[in-house]
Amino acid sequence: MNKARGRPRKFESNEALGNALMVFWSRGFSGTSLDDLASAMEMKRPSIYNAFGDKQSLYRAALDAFQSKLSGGLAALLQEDDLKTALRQFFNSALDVYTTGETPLGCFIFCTAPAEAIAHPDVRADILEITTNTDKALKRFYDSAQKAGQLPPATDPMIAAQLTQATLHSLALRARAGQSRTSLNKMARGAVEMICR
Amino acid sequence: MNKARGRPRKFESNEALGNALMVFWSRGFSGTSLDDLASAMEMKRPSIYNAFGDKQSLYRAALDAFQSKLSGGLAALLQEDDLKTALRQFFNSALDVYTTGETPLGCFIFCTAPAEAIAHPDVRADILEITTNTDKALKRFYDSAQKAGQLPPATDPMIAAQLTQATLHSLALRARAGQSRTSLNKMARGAVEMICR
DNA sequence: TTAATTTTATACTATTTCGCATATAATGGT
DNA sequence: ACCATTATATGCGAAATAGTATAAAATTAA
Repeated sequence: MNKARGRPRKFESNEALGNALMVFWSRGFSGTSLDDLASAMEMKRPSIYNAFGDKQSLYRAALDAFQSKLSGGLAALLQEDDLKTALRQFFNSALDVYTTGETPLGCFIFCTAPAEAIAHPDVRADILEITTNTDKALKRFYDSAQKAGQLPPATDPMIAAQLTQATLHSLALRARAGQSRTSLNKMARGAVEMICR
Repeated sequence: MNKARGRPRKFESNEALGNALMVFWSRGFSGTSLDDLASAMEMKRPSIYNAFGDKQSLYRAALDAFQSKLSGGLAALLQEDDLKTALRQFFNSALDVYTTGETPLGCFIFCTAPAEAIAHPDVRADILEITTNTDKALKRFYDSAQKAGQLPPATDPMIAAQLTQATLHSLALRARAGQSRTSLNKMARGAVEMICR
């Protein structure tokens, strides 16, 4: 691979995308202007277009980056051997993300993307894909837990997976609405008991 | 009460609010312009300001109207005597709302308001209040079901209530993402079994 | 008929918005 | 030194946006 030709970039791509993500996370897609983005990313608008395309493709790139960050945690979940411990850690690490900062922002994807889903079918498809993949990954997790005798045979692994993600959705919304971390912790632990019993 | 003075209104207030609600439901708060609203409500912008105040207060009035419509269904839920039947009806009537139209819009409140919650603290407070009230109403419902022997004594009614609303949140998001009504029905029925066992 | 009241309609303004056209700067290759 | 390449910076422009000022219309009260 040759060294890059032309004038070198002033910005680091992941860092700029991360800054864009923060603004979108707080204000949503329609609530964020390109000037907001430009100042947060420390880039001029034409540079943004050159590097990331238009506003919508930048937003979708941010969705993807956020999802990648979270699915790492889901992979870690598959390692832990005790079912309840694994689930508690899973919710806890999600809540760490959802409640950071002085004003908790909840989940970037499920708190900001649905509002755009009707006007932007691509975004709608993104949400559907993420939701479906998460269901599938959680189902595989419950399948193996059931084989290991940690989940009652009567429990439907797909329902358990969907209810687990439902809890995640609700924690995301509740965090953004301003519910306290302690009350969210309590709900998460209660959900684990309900699902695994 | 005297007859109204001055020039009579051309619009019916609830109908105009309902039309505004539909536009907000589809495009969200920031994604909706006053021109969008004016054409949907068949009113000129100054009339909208005169009747409903600015864009944000109109949006919050729409949130309130939607919530009122739904909490009627929740009250009906408290009537039915069989627990599982009541819950199935509850989710089913929610899904009727979430999946109407050629493109299902999910829940107006939980799919559009969270995106605005950070920039508009009043909206954030609205979401928090609605969520808290729903938790409380559902808890009262489970309390009495438990007294009637329909819910195991080991089950925490508050956790059951939160998980019920979590299911509702997830159904709302999934409907807007485009999941089929049949898959949503299946998830709802599975959730009922998990919560009530 | 006139005055008071309330709504509607037109038009205006100041600002924001997205996206791009053009020019300039900084690097590598030859 | 010069060219090709890629990025940045300035600034344009057409459209959309929120909100309002002002005038006209429709009604009731007197």
